[in-house]
Amino acid sequence: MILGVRHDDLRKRNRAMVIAAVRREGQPSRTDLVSRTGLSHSTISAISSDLIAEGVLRPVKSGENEVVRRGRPQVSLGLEPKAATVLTVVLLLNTLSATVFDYAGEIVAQKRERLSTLTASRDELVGAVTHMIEAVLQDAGRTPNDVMRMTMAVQGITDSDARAMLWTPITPESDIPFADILERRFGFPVTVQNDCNMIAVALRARDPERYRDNFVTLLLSNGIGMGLVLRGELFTGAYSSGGEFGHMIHRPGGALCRCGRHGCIEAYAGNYAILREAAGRSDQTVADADVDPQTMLELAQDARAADGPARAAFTRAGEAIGYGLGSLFALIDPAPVAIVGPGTLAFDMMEPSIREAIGQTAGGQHDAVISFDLEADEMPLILEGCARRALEAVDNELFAPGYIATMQAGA
Amino acid sequence: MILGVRHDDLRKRNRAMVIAAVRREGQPSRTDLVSRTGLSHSTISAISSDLIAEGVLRPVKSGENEVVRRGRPQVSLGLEPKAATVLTVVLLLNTLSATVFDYAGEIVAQKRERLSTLTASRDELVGAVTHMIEAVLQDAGRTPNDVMRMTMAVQGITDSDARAMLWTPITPESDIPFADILERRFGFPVTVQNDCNMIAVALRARDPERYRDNFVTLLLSNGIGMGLVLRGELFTGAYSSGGEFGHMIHRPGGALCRCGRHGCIEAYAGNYAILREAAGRSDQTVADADVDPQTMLELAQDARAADGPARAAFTRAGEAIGYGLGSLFALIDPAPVAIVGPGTLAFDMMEPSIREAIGQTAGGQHDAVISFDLEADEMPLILEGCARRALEAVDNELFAPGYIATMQAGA
DNA sequence: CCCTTTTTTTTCGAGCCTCGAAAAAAATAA
DNA sequence: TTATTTTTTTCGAGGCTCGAAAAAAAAGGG
Repeated sequence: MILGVRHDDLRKRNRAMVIAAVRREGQPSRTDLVSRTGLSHSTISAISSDLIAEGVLRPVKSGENEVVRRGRPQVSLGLEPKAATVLTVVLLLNTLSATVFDYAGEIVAQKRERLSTLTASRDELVGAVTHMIEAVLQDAGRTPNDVMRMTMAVQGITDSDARAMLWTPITPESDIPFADILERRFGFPVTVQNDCNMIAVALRARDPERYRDNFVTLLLSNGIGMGLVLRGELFTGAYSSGGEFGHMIHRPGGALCRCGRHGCIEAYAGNYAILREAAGRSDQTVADADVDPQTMLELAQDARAADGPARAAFTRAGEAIGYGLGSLFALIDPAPVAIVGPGTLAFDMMEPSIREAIGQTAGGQHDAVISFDLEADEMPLILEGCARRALEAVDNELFAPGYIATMQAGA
Repeated sequence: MILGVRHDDLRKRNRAMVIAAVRREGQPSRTDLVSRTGLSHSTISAISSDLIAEGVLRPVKSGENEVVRRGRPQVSLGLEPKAATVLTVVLLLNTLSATVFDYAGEIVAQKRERLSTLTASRDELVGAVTHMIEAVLQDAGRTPNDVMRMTMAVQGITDSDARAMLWTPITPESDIPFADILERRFGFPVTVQNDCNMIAVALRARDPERYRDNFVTLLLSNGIGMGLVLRGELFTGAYSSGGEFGHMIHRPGGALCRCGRHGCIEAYAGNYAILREAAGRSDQTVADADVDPQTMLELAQDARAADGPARAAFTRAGEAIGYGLGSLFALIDPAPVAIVGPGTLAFDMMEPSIREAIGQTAGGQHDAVISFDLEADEMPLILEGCARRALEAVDNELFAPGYIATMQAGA
């Protein structure tokens, strides 16, 4: 059904727009909002006084870098921290963390713990998450009733409705419906998101100049994750979180991948694959479930020092990534790439062969657009992306019900 | 800038919605429109009487399959044919055609001619298009002033703004800015679109049940073209028409492609590649610019008859397509595939190895969703897609100015 | 043949929403 | 203290959609 636009949708959309602008801009004045949204002074005035009355926004004291000018001074509007509480949980290999944020996006409380995800049972995983949520809420002095939304990021594949973790390299368990489980347990709405997608959300928020309409984030670790933003929207598949870059085929029938198939990009460029190759093991050897970062650092040192098996392994990895990006760019046209995660520490050993390989593909055409930004620590990005995602969902669902903004797939 | 919604946008959007519903449904009554759009009777009544007064819609006599019921009979609304005239031009290898459509989408006049595109100069190509437009307009009894929009489909890559043909296999010429040239010459707005994208638009219109949110169209011919619809929107790249499936890399450093690079899918699955392989030529041989359909039919016969080089060539082609689809599905999740063009005639020789290859990839998971529909003749689909695209642009720009509907990238 | 029933379509007043213009507010400059 | 400048609010006008009621146009029934 092609839905018509009702009259009251108008207010909802414009309210959502105002809230979104305040979240993006920081502390804009009403006048800033007028130029930002194109709405009239009257409308902005009406909407913002409503939002202040409802406790969503609040007038804030002008900052220090205020230019002293003639005329009535602008009153900046900020998000009211007390308006809502959101929760994020990040579940990665051997690491679990939970963070409570206020509505303005400031951290209220945070907890982090080591957890042997590879050996933990299904119930232990769920139990650990549940306990951590209870603990961090207690630290924050909040109850589950205060939480308006939770976003959970996991390594691996999630479903397109953001309800479950379908498959993950961090445990042999699969199809864990975290959203259902946690919603039943705590009562607040939960979404489950892919970690790389959250990185993309965070990068877009951090540097909108650079990461706006089209860009790629690659998470180089034991596996290869991807987050993809196309036309300003986070890309997800029809059934899953999508964007399984690491499992595009680099060489049909080639090296054995962790997923059991052969020739995936990951089977050449994942940490386990680089290690396997550098150590002279057959590329049909079963993958290590985890590779110590220290080992990878030493491997990178070896590669930098001399032209031996380590350097060859990184070159081969770069080749796989490069051809993969080339094929991706053949589909979507070249775009900026952000490289995130431990793999950045050895990226200098891969970049030449990556560029070489891209040059061999149709994606090598708009060479100038292809650039690589490095960010070693993925954790802060994942956290930021989760928080943003949760807060934007609250913005829309709660304070502008009925209107669904962009970047909200599976929210 | 995040644009707020102005008050008058409301009417524009709802007008656009009504027009779109009429175009999609055929001849809906006002009551149908109410349930289709979710708007109230009053609003539909107001909008449709406006549109009738403006000569965009018209009440039509009820069709034969009208159920005789008690009560005031429904009055069907149809598009007023005289409301606008649009023009489509399709430029393929050695073929040029132009068609005039009325606003209701009926063909008013059509012309088609053989043209040696491979040997024609740039000026000759442009001249041929110009002459054909003049001729078909004369046949239709229209002048350029009557034409509200023209959509041109070309084989090859177009720019993302749909203004120019960037590269094409049908002539050595490249970067021909058809939109600028023709707009200057005739005065009506022109867009230049990729042929496979128009096929996707047409399939979506023809069978919305099957081709709705996510699907792939593959045009198998001398080259391999792709049209991709994701989340209900035609996918295009950031700089070009995108979706260069044929130039994803199947085997790094492999067979020589028409594009000069090595290992592209096309270099295994294009007609020239199949012929080259079947004939026992090296896969580093330069490609034929054109392969006679008859030759391909004979090759397919050979392949069906015995397990020789012809069968091996088709198997190899299917493998390339299969692994390519597998990689694509790793990114976007599996989706229905429509196979269009001459390649369908030998598709039975490729399907087994396509399925076999997909099964080796991450895309092979949701096996059930992957289905292949065949449509040998691409020409009617391209034409239908072009017409639809042009008409929808008229719908929106002219009768609901300011509101840009979906499926309108680069319109 | 006329009146009732049923269904579709139009009309009409109410309630919102945005807009532009004018007024009010709050500061600096002289 | 008064004029000037800039921001913000107020207020009336115009539009849009909605629901309810009225009008229109057919079939059914006695």
